[in-house]
Amino acid sequence: MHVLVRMMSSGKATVIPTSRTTKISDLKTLVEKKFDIKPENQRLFFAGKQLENQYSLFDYSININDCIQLTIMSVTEETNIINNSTLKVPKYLKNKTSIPSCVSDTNQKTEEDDIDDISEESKYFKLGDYVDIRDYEYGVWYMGKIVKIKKDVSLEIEPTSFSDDLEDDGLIYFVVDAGSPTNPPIKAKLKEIRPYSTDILPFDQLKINDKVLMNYNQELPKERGFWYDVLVKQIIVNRRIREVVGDLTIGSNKAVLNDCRLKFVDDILKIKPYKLVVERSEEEDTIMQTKPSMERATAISCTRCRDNKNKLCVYCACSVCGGKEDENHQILCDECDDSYHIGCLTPPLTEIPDVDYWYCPTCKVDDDEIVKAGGKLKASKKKTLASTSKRDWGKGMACVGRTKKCNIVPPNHFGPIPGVEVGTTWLFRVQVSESGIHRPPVGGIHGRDNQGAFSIVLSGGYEDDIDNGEEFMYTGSGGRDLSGNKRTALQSCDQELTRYNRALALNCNADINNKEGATAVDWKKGKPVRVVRNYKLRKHSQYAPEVGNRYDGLYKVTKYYPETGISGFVVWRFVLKRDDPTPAPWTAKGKKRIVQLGLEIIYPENYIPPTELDNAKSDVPGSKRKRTLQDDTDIENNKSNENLPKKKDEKKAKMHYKLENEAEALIAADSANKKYWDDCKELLKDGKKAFLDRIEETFMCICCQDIVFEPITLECAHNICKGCLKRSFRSEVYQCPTCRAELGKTYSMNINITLANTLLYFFPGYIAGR
DNA sequence: TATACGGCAGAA
DNA sequence: TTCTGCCGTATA
Repeated sequence: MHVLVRMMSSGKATVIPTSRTTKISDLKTLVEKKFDIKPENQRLFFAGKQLENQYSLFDYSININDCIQLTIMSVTEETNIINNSTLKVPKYLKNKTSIPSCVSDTNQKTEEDDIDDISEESKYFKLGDYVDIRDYEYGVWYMGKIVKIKKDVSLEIEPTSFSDDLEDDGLIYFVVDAGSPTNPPIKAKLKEIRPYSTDILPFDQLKINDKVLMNYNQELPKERGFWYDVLVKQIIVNRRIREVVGDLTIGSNKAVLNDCRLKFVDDILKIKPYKLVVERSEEEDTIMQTKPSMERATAISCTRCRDNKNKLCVYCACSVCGGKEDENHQILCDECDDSYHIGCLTPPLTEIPDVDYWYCPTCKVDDDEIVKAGGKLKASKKKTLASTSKRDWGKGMACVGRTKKCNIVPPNHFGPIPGVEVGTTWLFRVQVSESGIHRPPVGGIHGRDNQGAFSIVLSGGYEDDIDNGEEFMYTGSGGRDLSGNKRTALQSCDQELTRYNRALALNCNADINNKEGATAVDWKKGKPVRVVRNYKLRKHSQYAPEVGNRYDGLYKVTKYYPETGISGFVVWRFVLKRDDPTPAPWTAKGKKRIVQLGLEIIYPENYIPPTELDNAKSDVPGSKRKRTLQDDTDIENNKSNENLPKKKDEKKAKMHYKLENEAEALIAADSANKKYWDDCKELLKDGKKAFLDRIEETFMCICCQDIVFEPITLECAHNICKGCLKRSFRSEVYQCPTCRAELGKTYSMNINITLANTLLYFFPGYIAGR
């Protein structure tokens, strides 16, 4: 299995081979090899959760090709970590009290509390000085005020010398965040504080190799962010842009983010040098002791109210009343981070509840069980956690789920799948399932015992099967003891004409007979079965493909009957005969056709062949080639990777698809979604498949991740399933789940019938099972 | 819920 | 090299 890891700052993504049991800590080691970022400096996110070392990919339900977001954080050296538990996230990163972090340590007696304030021993700072303090985790500088200075008892050894020109003075500075002075102070060492920078360095005076303080947003480089130390490497000035390219120091351990493009060139601040207290002039002393009148602008935390304190805002303040007052009585949801006044909840709470995690009405699913996990994973019901197996499973394709679903036809569709050619070959069964040709990931017959069989796979599992290509004998399923979660076993009892066997029998143009079987009256009038041959059938048949699973076209059941098999137990035999206008893949005509169509074996997206995997793992000299960072698929830029087999589309000539009149009319009728449809139509030139793919993508419900069912087109132009919107309303959230536009309690949910009809036209299968 | 012709690692 | 047993997944 493989996942994608995407660096948030650059957007660069890379494929990383994993197994489902891969621990996050091991994943970080793999990420280190690709991105050259130390594991302790990595922060990985998936589905809004930060991934923690002790869990596995499986625990987070991370599946094949899922994209994990990576950001860089920095951690101080061991010697510099004073007391992890006392380090607080500064106000600009989290400005409200969440339950876990509200457990203040102010009551904790620490060793330092027994030591007297010895502020006079500091050479550079006094109590009450306003300083720049560097955030422990992010390397961001922000305004603080010194409230206490004590001797550092955690270091009995000689004061350490730092790489800077500054020596540690063996003191601990207690600094409060000037933005929220009531929070407990943060402990910092000398090198983590310095005089507060206010002096602007004009852009035209900036020189290469200057060390300055600049504003940068790691996640959104075009937006305003936070203040970092920058080493200027390049100054870009032309008619259109003024920009600085520089290296950002992003953590206390001096981790560097290279070559960032910094856009806020009017906000370049000089780094103020340290100055001995005894050398301070009176004026300088006043400046140090007075709160700077202007705070440096940092990232807007709310784009809705633009951080206007006087504006009610349900996005960044209380989600019910929008009020920003009374922060101490606001509570944050540990899933979605939305904020609520405890008094605004229904029913209201009188105090912050004493629980480890709290979930808002939207995220809370029922009283006994929180289904969505918060920052940390909750105890999972997944079997593996209870299982004692130490086996490394889930590396391959056997345990991955589908990433796509065929919506072109319903699951109980007889006959060909539009767009899938006879001779199409997929490497794995799960891909065959995704294509709609044969849906079960395991299992040879797909059918319903009251309708018939839609497809079968011949994969050599039953020794007495005979395959003559145009005609073959197929053995029914069952009669095997699969207890203990086995997938196959020897025949251990008689088969019966039930379930899938009965389904297949129904395809035969004859009355069903579960005693003696039956022979078709007119075999061509039977229901068609899609037939897939698997490479494992090669043991007994020359018609099997060399690798993977090949779609061979439609067959019909000519007769079926019970028989005592090699095992001595009764098995049901089915004789199937090909009835498909397309020539079979093994015939000369068929082969020619496959070449003409440019059909090549289809690999899963981003699939890394096992041989490549070995090379990547060992990087042995002499192995074909080493996988390096440069080799990796730059998914964002869609560069092709020479390691991967070429996709069939690349060879196949693109065919313009012309909309049928009916489709044209349906699309035109859905005026509410005109913009979306116009966008989809752009892809007509790339063929039907590209066009349909875009429609699926465009009209996917953000809640259930499927094509919108009973779609409601909201005023904000987003589409959502009626059922999904109702669910949201039941949780008392009356907003568009995509953009959070307020809908109001009394919103009338009108299904966009024209959209529903249009989608049904293109995807007749999409409502099946809804 | 029971059932299934997968694909893998580790044992034989 | 072949055999055994294991896991999640999709379906009825």
